[in-house]
Amino acid sequence: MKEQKPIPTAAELEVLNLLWEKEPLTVREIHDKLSENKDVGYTTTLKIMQNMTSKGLLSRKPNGKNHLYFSMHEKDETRGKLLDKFLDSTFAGSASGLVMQLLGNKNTSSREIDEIKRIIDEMDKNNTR
Amino acid sequence: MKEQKPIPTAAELEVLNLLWEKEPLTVREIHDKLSENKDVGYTTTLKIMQNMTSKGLLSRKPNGKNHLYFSMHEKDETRGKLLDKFLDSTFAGSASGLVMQLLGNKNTSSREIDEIKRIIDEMDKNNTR
DNA sequence: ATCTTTGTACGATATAAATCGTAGGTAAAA
DNA sequence: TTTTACCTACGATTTATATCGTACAAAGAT
Repeated sequence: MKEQKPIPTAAELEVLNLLWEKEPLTVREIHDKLSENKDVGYTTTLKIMQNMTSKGLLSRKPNGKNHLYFSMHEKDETRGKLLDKFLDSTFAGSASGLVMQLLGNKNTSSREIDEIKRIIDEMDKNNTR
Repeated sequence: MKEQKPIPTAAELEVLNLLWEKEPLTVREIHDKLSENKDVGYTTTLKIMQNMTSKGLLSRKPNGKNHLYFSMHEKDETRGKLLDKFLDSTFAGSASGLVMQLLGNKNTSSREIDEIKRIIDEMDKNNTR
């Protein structure tokens, strides 16, 4: 076997993000949300979700005439995997390099930067070392 | 126009990473480095670099019988763009969410975490506020 | 009862990336 | 000078993803 849990593609991640927010959802519900941001056909969304189901990314259960879909992956686990991969390919595995880029990035607001500092302070307090 | 500067794909990024380290390089040199990590044909590497050249990701100049290739994209700019995209798709744009994940990630060494803290401290000092 | 709406299934096509085979050329080695 | 090695160019194929048309079934409206 190549990979136990498949890493979701970009389109699949959009679906997962919605399910992580509120679960379960129908294809229709997912499709309507996706349609707010981009122009896509209903059957496209359906197909993606069907594929995700056969890959094991989603599960579903019949619900009257439609299906309710559930995510089969933890948000944090999936994000962690994606982050690892991104870190390797883009920052040669250097977490500090990534953070430096993030802090220097004009798109990162000072509010976000403060938040990052707060998180790190918290960690320090808890770590008592 | 859709995009001024195209965002490199995964395979293209591998090439760029090598060029950012040492520039210029020939196809042969890039290919040999890539071959250390994965099994790939020479013409595959060649083709990717030719494509990158026509997209404007690389430039090259004749060098006897071969070519010397140069990156046409700044490392930081490219990484920044990739980071933005990744942040949006995977962390809903939340930089602090990403950092939290990074700090909680078992693959991030405590050495890296210390380094991240150091970077943030430095920023604080310089910001004098 | 039949028309309309809403859903699933499935195949076909489109698009993009990555892969490599083959041809042809030039230079260096034998 | 012939052969071998190494290079580029280019087309074809493969693989993965994304997209949608069409067919068909069931529920609800008329």
